[in-house]
Amino acid sequence: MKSDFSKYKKTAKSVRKNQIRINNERRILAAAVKIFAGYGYQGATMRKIAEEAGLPKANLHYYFQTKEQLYRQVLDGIFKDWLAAANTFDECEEPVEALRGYIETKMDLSRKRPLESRIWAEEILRGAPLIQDQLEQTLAAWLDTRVKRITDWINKGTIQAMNPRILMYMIWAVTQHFADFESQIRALNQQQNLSDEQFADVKKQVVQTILKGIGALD
Amino acid sequence: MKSDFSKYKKTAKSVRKNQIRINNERRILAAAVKIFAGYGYQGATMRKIAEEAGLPKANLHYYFQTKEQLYRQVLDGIFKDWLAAANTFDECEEPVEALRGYIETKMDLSRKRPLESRIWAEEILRGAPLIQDQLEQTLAAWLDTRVKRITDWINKGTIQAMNPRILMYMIWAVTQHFADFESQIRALNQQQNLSDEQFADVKKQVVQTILKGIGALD
DNA sequence: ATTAATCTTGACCGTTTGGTCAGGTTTATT
DNA sequence: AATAAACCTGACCAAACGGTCAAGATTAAT
Repeated sequence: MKSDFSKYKKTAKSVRKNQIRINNERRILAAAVKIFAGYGYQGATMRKIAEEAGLPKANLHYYFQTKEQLYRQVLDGIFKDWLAAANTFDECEEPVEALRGYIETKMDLSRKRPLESRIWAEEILRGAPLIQDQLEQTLAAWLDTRVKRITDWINKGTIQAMNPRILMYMIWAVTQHFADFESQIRALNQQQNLSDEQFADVKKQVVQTILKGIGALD
Repeated sequence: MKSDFSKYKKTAKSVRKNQIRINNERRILAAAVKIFAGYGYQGATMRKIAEEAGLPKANLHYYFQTKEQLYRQVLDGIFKDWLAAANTFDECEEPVEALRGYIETKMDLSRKRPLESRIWAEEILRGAPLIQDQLEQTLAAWLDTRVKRITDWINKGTIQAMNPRILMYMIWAVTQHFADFESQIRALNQQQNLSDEQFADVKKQVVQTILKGIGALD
């Protein structure tokens, strides 16, 4: 009984973590995002992350046992954000507004947090060694329900017949491209990143092209 | 006089390289493509490449002084292939056939050589540290002339008004996606890579969506 | 047949890597 | 005030890294 009590206390404590722990974990994770995005998993070193965070290297290992565990937590955070943004897909009933909202939200997320987008891209480029399970389960399930919605639209005749999966792949490809290939686009844009106005144009044209391309417009 | 003569001989010899050199360089480059694609620049090690090539590590440094030089030659080869494929853009006069040919050629190249596509993607993801010059010069010039062709089509009314640059970005995004994000697509396709039939469908739908999206069809 | 050039390679080197740990400091609990 | 728990960190370690080199083997040129 006594041991049960103390167990609950411990659990309660670890749920509401100490402020020190919260602060430092946040700090380290923010630094890790920067370094992993800039150098890739292998190119990132614990020393660089420690410098970026302004902490001694040994301190990182106090909060995150290994480099891989730190990386995993970074990936988990990215996946959560991605899923949250993905739910805008369901906010509207009609295909035009649902797809427009989804495309714009995804592009805004990529633009606002390009580092996270690049970490995700690199992980998949390397064969998704750490997130395969999440892809095969959570992401696959998410995709399945959206495929059904698109199929409904097709059956109702709101949009033309097509493979809904391929449509989603195309949307993902385009929406992430402007974050992931930022340096290529910059090189082709007079060495300037896309301005807010330019990015707004991109968003507009991407939405227009895809919606028209699937026969949802005109 | 005599020294001049020997100099010319040396030059001639280095132009038509020895067969041993040709073979080994090819072997090492092929191994390097595999390892760089699988692990990234930092994650790839000279030892892994040497094992893949079946040669002692010191031998790699005989043909390529440093890891970076080996990597540069890999990138050069990829860029050349990319440019060669890109020229299919000019083979047809009318937008429908020119764009269809270009999109299909690019997708076929990405499917046939996904490793190269991924190396390129990773280099750009990391900020294009080694190929920035090529992007800003060769690629920017290539894009400029194609933008002009598309602008002509727009002025003739063959396709609707739009920003040609954004169209090209979209095409690049989609055509590379299926090679670069192969592991994600596999996870969403019952853990199977796209079959030839599935890939043919993808190609067809991508072409259809983009062409229709810019008002070149229907 | 001899010489010169090219190729091959095991052993080695200084540096950097992820990770450990003992011992001290600070914070929380009683 | 005392004890315990959590936090901090300089110094250290084995392993792996890119790269070097001398000395021998092979090939090409004379």
